[in-house]
Amino acid sequence: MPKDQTAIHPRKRPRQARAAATFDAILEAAARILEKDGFDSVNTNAVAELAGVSVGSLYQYFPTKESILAELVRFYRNVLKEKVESAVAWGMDKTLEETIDLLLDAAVSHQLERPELALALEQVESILPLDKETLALTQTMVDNVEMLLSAHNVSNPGEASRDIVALVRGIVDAAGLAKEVDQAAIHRRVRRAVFGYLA
Amino acid sequence: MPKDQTAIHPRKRPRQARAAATFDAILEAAARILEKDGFDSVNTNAVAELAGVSVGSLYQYFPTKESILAELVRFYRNVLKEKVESAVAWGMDKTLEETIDLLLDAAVSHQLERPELALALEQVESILPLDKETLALTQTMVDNVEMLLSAHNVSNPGEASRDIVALVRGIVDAAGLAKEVDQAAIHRRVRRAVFGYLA
Amino acid sequence: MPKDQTAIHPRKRPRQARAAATFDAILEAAARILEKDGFDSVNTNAVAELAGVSVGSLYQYFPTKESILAELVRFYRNVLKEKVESAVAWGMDKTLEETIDLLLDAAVSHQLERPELALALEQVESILPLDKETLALTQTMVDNVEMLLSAHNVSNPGEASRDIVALVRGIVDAAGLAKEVDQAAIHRRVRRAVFGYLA
Amino acid sequence: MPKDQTAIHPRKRPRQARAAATFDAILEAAARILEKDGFDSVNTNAVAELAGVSVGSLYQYFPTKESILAELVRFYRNVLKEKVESAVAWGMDKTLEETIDLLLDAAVSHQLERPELALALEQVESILPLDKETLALTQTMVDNVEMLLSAHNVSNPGEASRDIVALVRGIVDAAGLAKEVDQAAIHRRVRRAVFGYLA
DNA sequence: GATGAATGAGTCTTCATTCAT
DNA sequence: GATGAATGAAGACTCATTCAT
Repeated sequence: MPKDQTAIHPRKRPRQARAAATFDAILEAAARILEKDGFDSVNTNAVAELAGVSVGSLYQYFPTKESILAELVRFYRNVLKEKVESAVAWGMDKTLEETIDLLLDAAVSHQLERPELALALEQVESILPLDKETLALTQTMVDNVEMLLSAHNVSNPGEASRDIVALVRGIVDAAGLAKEVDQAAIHRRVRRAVFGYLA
Repeated sequence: MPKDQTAIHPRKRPRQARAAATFDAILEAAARILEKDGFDSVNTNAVAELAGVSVGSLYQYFPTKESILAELVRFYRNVLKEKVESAVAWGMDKTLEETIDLLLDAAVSHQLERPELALALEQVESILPLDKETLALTQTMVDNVEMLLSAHNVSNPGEASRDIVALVRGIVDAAGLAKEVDQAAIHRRVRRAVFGYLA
Repeated sequence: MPKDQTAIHPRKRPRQARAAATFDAILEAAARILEKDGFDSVNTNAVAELAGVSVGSLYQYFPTKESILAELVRFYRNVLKEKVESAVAWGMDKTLEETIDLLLDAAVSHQLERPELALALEQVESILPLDKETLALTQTMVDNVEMLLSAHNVSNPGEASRDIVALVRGIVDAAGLAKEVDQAAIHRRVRRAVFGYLA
Repeated sequence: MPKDQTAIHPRKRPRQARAAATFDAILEAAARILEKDGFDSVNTNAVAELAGVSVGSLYQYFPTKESILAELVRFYRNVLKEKVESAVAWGMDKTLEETIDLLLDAAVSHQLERPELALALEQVESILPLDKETLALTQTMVDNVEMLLSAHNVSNPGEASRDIVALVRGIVDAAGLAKEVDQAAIHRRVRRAVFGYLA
């Protein structure tokens, strides 16, 4: 439910090694607090302390609390985006089934790596006033699936891609929430839903 | 991401008409703020003002801020739970297809009635330290679906019911988020996913 | 050097006696700190403490630190404005000399009552982004002098009134700064400057 | 409203050309920020950046933020002081009127050169804990005027010089504040006030 | 019971100053 | 000497909750 224009971008990208370490430490600290205690517990003092830096340093890199969380969203979305893009690129001359399996691997492993964090970041996305670029990362994934479906002559690929992304997310989120860890099992079930939908 | 033991229940259920009106006004005010401005904007002073009562009165009914939101979750969960239960009861001697259509009607119309609120309440559920009873409401829905699937000899009904509830939620949430309003269209797509899964 | 749009008005005017006492206590505390330690020492915690109220209470009445100081400016400007207006009104059928003496009495006694405060408030005026109404209070005084000069056929009353107000302020400020306390002496010297200018 | 004993002097006067350039760049940067955004916006990081040096270098020359502003005050005061002194020296064998005109030229042009800066520096003077030497610069000007008045047998030259300096400042400040730029016009009006006073 | 004034712990953020490289 | 990353004390402001009237 974005509303106003809080600064949402890092103040500066680190150039030197030391600075990069500080930058990363801050992001990782925020991620840890987010997955352990939830959105409301992410406060700049706690993040700085866990990162082992002073608040002052935190504010050298991030102009607002929100910008830290937004950067975290960007970072994790980007990781997934790249997996999805390379899967779709790789799959251009493969069967639809093979490519979808690769995509589902990406989605499931991405969610299961740090399930609490993945869940919490979805919350953050809906709370923060994210900018176009960041929201575009999410859209990119839908777009890639649409490209894939089109290439394989699936009818109404726009609607189908949106629904598939949504249902996969639904099942994978629920699995993460239920603290399931068996990726193969989850994969099998998501697979059933996706291919059922497409059948 | 529940953490500590904040009071999560109303201080007392209203007995008299006037008290009930106040109680409801507070819940509705919280709902309005939640759907309009999001979780972070729900604060007791704002809720009391919008409800047209003093903070003092608000605290007569609700011991903590969390108890207001928790009660809101309970209320909306309950509405859905009752629709689901009656659908399943009614469907005991109908075809699986007919009953599932009824369930999906319930789910879709529930979400689309106040889509912003439905979405926000899901956030609240994941932020608040809800108690067993409240969480049980969610479980009840899964249980009902499982009963239904069992009654129709679907294999592995436990897993299937969880997945179906999850994928329906995934698609319906995404539709709400995308501000779609055509319930019939959404129903058709969710239907495709569910029956595809079951096929 | 006003720049942006900080809130500059009280959140609410007190209605009850207790509230009025709090409101006044806050203004007086701000005034005391201002005259004793200067603009930079006026901070909301210090003001609240000296006023004997909590920061929370302070913020019930004043939305920003600036709004406290702005209200203080308004209050003191208003006092002077009223003295000036009544002097000019009273003087409509008197000689110019008599009326100017009355005005100078007002100006000198106003400045000498709390000289440090008067000086500090002039600083505040130049630092704060005051609104039109507040700035109009200052203008009112020039306007009144202009009316007076016009009524007595002084040539170029607009320029003269501005210059007279400015030179009076210059001398009276300097006297306050030099911790002079003999109002009669100051009056005599300001008188000499004003009548010299008009001669 | 001086309070404590912050270091108020440069760490060292620059001896080499490059150091002098840095020193001046810092002062000029502070002046620019002061006149553009006001006292509260003068912070050491901003000054260093605008001056094109690192904070570290800034602190090589100035031990505290205050010392920068104090030096700025000293610098501009000194410029005026020298004009005043040479005017008075030159005027020793001229008429009072001629000399005063020269003094007023100095005062008016000094103020109108960078009016925002002149005004801001007056604020700084009243905020900063300036030391005796610096305050003495102001006194020097009064003293010079007193010498002049004495030399021309004006009665009570001490009081008169203080009043004249004060009323000139009052009118000239007001003109600067009103963004007037016609130096001749201002000169004419100040002249009227001064000679009126002396008449 | 109802009111709303009062409380103060908790957060965000800035900026003068230091110091390792 | 110069650099700029790091520090942390200080200050503005919010909001859940209490309690005198």
